[in-house]
Amino acid sequence: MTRERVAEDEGRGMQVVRAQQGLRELILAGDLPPGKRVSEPAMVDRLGVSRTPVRLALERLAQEGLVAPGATGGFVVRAFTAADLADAIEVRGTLEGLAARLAAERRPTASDLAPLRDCVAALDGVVGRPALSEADFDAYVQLNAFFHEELTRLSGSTVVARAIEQAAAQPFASPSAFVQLHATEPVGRDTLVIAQDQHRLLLEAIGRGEGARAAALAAEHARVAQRRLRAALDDGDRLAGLPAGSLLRLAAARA
Amino acid sequence: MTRERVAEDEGRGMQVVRAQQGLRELILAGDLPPGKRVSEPAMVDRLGVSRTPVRLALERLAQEGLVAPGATGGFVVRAFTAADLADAIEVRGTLEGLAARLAAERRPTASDLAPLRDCVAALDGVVGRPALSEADFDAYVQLNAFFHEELTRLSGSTVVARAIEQAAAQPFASPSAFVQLHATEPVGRDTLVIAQDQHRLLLEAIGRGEGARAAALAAEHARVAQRRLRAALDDGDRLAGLPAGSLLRLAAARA
DNA sequence: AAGACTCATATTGCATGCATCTGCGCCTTG
DNA sequence: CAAGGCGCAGATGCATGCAATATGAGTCTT
Repeated sequence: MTRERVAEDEGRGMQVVRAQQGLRELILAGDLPPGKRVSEPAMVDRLGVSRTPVRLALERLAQEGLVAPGATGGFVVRAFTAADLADAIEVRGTLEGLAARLAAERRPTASDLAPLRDCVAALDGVVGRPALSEADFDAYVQLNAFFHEELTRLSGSTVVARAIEQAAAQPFASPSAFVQLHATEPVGRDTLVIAQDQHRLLLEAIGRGEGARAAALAAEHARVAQRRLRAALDDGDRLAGLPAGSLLRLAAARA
Repeated sequence: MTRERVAEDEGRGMQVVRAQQGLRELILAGDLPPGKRVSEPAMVDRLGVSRTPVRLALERLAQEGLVAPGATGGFVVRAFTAADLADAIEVRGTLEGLAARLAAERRPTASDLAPLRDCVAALDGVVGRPALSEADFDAYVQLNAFFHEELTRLSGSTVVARAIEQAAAQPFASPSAFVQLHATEPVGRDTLVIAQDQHRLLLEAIGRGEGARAAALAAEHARVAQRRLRAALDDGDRLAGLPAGSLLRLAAARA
């Protein structure tokens, strides 16, 4: 049936991955509004894969939190309140705090910290410029992602890494979820300057074995994202710029 | 084929749930040793359900962490080091610390705290006895589970609740994973006395709005499980008493 | 006119068929 | 006798068939 493959596809779980990515895009783009049941046959038509991969992808997206099993069967697109987003960020920050503490307590050597040091230096190069282009913001996102990966790695625990990965997979909870917002606002550079200062302090605290300080810094670092979320909610128009703004069930902002 | 159902089964995802529970039992009982590929046809024979639910159950168990996707496809039973178990407990403790802090910061009213107060009182009734029967330990496990559920609920965040749920689903990371061990050792009651004292202090801290103290207490409370884990590892025989002792890849105890 | 019931349709969950690929054993050969 | 290649059995991933059930429209009743 679906044999009209233009290019040769490779890998085992290719259909499932394709379905998963396609569904994610459809949901985040708002094509499937929150609360709506995700019809499997409709997705078969849309995505060009059969029901089996679609179902498997839905199962994974449910684990990810984008959809939830419906009462009568199937899956429905989940809605998120502002409090949900804030909590997801707080969870990530808390777990990154744990990772930072563990990293500090392991007393890493200078060479252990080399990748992180290089990353911070590279970030300095980006943030240090007086005015940031869009390419600069992209570079920041890349380096920022690497910083957080490396922080996770330094914890020395795959279990903690898994937990952080799952927390960061929640919508809007990724370390770079709001960076793109900075690019469109005047004080965007200042936010990056603050965040970068935290990167540096975090590196310092880990290098000195200051576990509690590292944990506090990592948690506070995540709250930069909290602030950006708040700002975006106060200025509702900005939400349109986010990939998944339509998933937000507004009017439920928590104090 | 598999139509020889003795009793009528009900519910939609019944076959998947059955496969999931059956697989979990097989793995935790050591019937499927770590590193072994889980053959789907073999599970079809063992569990009496077709490959579709088996595959879905494997997907869920992979999310749970009991199995991992193999390099060439399929799933393999995961092995756990002592460090993995300790880290999983630490992750749960950290997240419960977050929940406790959020609960305290919400300044719950006395009636909000009523279920937790009642639970602590009931636990007093169990732990207060001079000698504990096996039924007492069972009662403790029940009440302890309720305490942790209620703590999670008091955080007021479904997102945090989800994160804790996932953390506690890791093997050995559940709040009651090691309680049964206490029953078989002389100082078992003392451990429960200590844990119960922490329950009481946690309730007090939350009631007073002392967020940081509540977080620290919850984290330290989880470390009771860490201690029991260490003790069990030092006395290897005790591992046989655990449901999933065979999953442990020993000789990898971290300092 | 509003609400409840009924029936046709669509969808879900499970089972199974099919092509491809991995892994293993056997045979051949140097 | 050892090493390498070949072939086969089994397993995986995807597609699809089938029965049970929810959904929604249309109709009938009050």
